[in-house]
Amino acid sequence: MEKTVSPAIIKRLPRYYRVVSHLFGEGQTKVSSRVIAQIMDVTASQVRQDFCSFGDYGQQGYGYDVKKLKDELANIMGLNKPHNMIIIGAGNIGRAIAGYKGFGDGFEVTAVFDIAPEGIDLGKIKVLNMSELKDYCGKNPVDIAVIATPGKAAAQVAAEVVDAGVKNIWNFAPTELALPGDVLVENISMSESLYVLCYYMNNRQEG
Amino acid sequence: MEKTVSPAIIKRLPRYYRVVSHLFGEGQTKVSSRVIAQIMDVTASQVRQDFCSFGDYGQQGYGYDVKKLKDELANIMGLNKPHNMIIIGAGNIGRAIAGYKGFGDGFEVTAVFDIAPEGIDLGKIKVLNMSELKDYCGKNPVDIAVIATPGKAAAQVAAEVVDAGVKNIWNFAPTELALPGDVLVENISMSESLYVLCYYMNNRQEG
DNA sequence: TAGATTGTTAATCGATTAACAATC
DNA sequence: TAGATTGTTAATCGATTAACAATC
Repeated sequence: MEKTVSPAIIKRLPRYYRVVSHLFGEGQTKVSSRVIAQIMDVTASQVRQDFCSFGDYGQQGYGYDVKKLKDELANIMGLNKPHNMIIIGAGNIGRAIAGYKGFGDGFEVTAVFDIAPEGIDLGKIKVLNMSELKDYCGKNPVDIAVIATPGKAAAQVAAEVVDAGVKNIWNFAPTELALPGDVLVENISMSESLYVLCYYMNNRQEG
Repeated sequence: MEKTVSPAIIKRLPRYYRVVSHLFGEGQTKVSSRVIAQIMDVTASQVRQDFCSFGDYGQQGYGYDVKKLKDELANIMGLNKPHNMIIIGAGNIGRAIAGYKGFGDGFEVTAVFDIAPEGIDLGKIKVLNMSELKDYCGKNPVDIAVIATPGKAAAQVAAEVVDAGVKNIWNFAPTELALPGDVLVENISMSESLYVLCYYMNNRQEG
């Protein structure tokens, strides 16, 4: 039905959502593409193009209704639906994700798995042994598995998670995961981000 | 001297570095653009283009020397130079970054700042009160400040860090920072990454 | 109405891929 | 040498920006 939307646009959606949510929180009721563009340091033309690829959310001569725009953006990304997450790896990063409050209401971490779960207390969140992973996934809905293990373990863990039936992986480990085509993988890498900063630091004023 | 390199290429450098480092660790001595491309799921043409924008690192008919390529990539990003980092915010994320071992030898976290540092123990890393930030930055070299505060505090904290003379910011807070043009900011957002995954989950097989 | 701002087409710009001569 | 693979140009593709008619 709708034509497929380019990856470049998809990557901007969360930023739009954040900015529009902020405006909503401030009590703004309408906003123009020009204002959004200023905040985000992009062109107004791009803002309109991007929104247009999903539908007609604005009103000529007026702008965009902030609440409607926020809701539409949430809808596009599915943020209104509930998402059950499990985390593999109860190290620093795994615990930081488990404790993070900023994802929004729809996201719930239901369990954390580790090879040595003994003595780890994460309050309401169950901490289980890796050996219980497949059984757990068979008995509970798991929308997203977060891989927060060391790089060496990631490939093996990803395979286990896929074997347990999970179709969506959020990968914090610094490894290229080779998985079946029907499994979605989104990588997030602290090192990569830091190295990009380093590049720009070290190549500030060429010549 | 050298023409400026496109942002698209810069973002791929850390992945190249990781893959080539992995091959080096495996004892490989040479590698072709075709093999790198297969591992990373890109085209060999792109790999050669990217490397060529920095110089002639390969040898026709042979390929690339793994050790040389790894060293060149590290050089381009400045990973061989030491980098002193401070972290603002000793919450889950700040502590996870402080404890992360995967950045490489050149990166050292020298201090963590928090509005309530009492009782937080990070081993060798000093945990100081925010009020000591400016004084600390005056007396110690600080290459990178990591912002790991809640979103609400980020803008204020960023201003303080810049005021203290730091020129490079690695921002984990979900906020658009408006800072002077000579300050480099690299954003990394867990929510944005998760939301992109969500989008693809919720728009799997249209039509 | 007059002014403002969207939605959308067309033009520009940049990034990716294909192709192949150079050369090891 | 013959085979392989880079370095690099040219062609294609995709993403961004400019411009303006539509319309509130």
